[in-house]
Amino acid sequence: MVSIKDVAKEAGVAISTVSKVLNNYPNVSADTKKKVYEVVDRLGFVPNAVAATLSSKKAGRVALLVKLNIKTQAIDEIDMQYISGAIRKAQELQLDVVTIFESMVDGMSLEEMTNYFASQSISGIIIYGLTKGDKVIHKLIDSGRFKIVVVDAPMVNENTSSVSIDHEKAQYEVANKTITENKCKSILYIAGMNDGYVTEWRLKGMRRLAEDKGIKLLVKNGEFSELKARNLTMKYAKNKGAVVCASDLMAIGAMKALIEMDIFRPVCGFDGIILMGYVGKQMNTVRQDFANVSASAMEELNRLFNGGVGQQVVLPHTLVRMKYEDIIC
Amino acid sequence: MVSIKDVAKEAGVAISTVSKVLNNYPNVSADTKKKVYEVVDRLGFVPNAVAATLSSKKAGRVALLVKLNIKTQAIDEIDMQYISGAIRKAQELQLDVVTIFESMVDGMSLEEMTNYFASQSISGIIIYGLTKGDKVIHKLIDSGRFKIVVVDAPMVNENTSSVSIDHEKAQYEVANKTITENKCKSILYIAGMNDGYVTEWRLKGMRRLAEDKGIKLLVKNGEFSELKARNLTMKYAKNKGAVVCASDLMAIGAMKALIEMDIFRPVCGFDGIILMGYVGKQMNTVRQDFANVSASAMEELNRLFNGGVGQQVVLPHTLVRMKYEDIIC
DNA sequence: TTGTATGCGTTATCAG
DNA sequence: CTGATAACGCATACAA
Repeated sequence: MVSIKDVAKEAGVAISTVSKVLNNYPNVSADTKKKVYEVVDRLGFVPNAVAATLSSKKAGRVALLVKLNIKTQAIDEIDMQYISGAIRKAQELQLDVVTIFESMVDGMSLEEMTNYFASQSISGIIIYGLTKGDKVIHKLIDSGRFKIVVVDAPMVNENTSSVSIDHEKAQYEVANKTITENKCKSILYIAGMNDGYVTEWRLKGMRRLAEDKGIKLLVKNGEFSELKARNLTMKYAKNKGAVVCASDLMAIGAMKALIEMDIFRPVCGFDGIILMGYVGKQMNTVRQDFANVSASAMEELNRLFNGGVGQQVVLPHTLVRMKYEDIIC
Repeated sequence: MVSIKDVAKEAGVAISTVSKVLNNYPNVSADTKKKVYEVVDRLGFVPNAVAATLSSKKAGRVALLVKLNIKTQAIDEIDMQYISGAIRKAQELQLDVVTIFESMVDGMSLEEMTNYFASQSISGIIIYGLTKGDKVIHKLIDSGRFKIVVVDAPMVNENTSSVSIDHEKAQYEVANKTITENKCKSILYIAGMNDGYVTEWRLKGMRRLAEDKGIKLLVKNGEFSELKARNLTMKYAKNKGAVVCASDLMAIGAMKALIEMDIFRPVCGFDGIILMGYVGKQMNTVRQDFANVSASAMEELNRLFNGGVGQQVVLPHTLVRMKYEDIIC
């Protein structure tokens, strides 16, 4: 392997000089800069990232903490986009990334988890899908030991930023569009998990809509389960004007139930997953660009690395109707 | 961070002794072993993986080379299972993993790619979905510079193993089951990409079936595209007894086309993706356990690391009918 | 069986 | 502006 030492020797300068050139240190003459770059090019030298993170005290390695939903595999689509969006941006920013599934750190104490991340030279973490029940992870955030960006959760402090779309507004809009188009007077709202932050925000949007428009709102907890949504629809949809779901998967479950019941009710979902296009009927939904959300999270983490202080980042969303013709290719 | 030095001091032994205990070296007294482990536990020490790979010359870091299909996002399901299966097993085997999307190394020369991997201290690579057109990657395999496991490709040499199900047999079986159940005399076979190894194997299975059963076989190239499969079905399915597709996605496209044409033909797919359950009609398909395939690949790579020589590993598959009731949850 | 010393490829701190 | 040199945390050949 061609190392920095080879480059130094070849260019006739010291190792430290090469390092300075490569890391854009201020005090290097244009002359030596050019000389070094020329050799770097010629030898095809690529700095060893492992050695760099070991040596450097400045941040670099990022962990993606993903909650892999083992049961509902259709949701993979979202995680995959999170991961690929983050990795792409990380490469652009020259950050090293490791993917960690939550099951790997499950049951660890705060200390164990801290050591686990530290042992991998991880200095920044992006957390996807945090729920209120994740006690240890909350402690990890509070500890301030790592720079952290949470996606779809409200934590913000010195070392922690939050990135997400405006769920409340999005839920309001998609439901409003749906009931307006269909002139509905009442809604069955199938919400997500109780301890999810997005659940709370989306529910708030629904309540605001109900108040604004003076319509009756029945809220049931579907736990993001397609089956639960199906059953709730069977039980409660009959005398409601529309079924609004807090996720696409639940919307699909609701839709299939309605078809079986042989009644029509407008249904809308949330997320804009591709799967929506396969179920045969069109639905309104909120489209989040997951890859972009994740890329923004990485950018935000990089900002924290560079001394920035935690903040809340709100990303745009769009309303769409998913249909088969749009997604086939 | 608690380091090996802290453990050594606390246990009253030398750093090297701690290292030996942790790495299961033979010549350590049971007494010091226990002493060290006790301290390790108490301090919650986790060895720094970065320092370890830098120091050690023996292999450790593994790259997952994933071809992310940007257009057909439903396929994410497969990649996600590949990734999670590999990462899980890697943790079990104490291997560090980095995920690399093919787009990141696209256009690199052999030398650049070698340097790229080397710069990350990568010594082993698992390659998913290699096609004949990936010239540089083929050279990388031939170079012998890295231990490599290819999933669904036939390369085997000193440092390279191959892992996959028996695609030929699987294709034979699923098609045979389908035509037997429906007493078909002719088949429209929609194959995959021309330069894919699996395409070749599956096609071979079909040809053998056609010969064995004396049925007419029309082969068309669907390029794993749902849309292509749809169009081919519209054009050629009418006077064929069945439509056999080399992927589930194409099977879905074919099925939707048939419904639009308002004719019935049995359709079968390949892969057993969850999406199959959502399209409304049941189909025969081959179920591969992608996570398991990937885990096996990781195991195989570990074997190569430990001095094993490359070999071909064939994993089992099953025939299934995917229906909505089975996948909803 | 245990400890010492050196190196892995960088970065960072000081002298010069 | 440039160059020695000491870390970073661990593995390992070698000495004791």
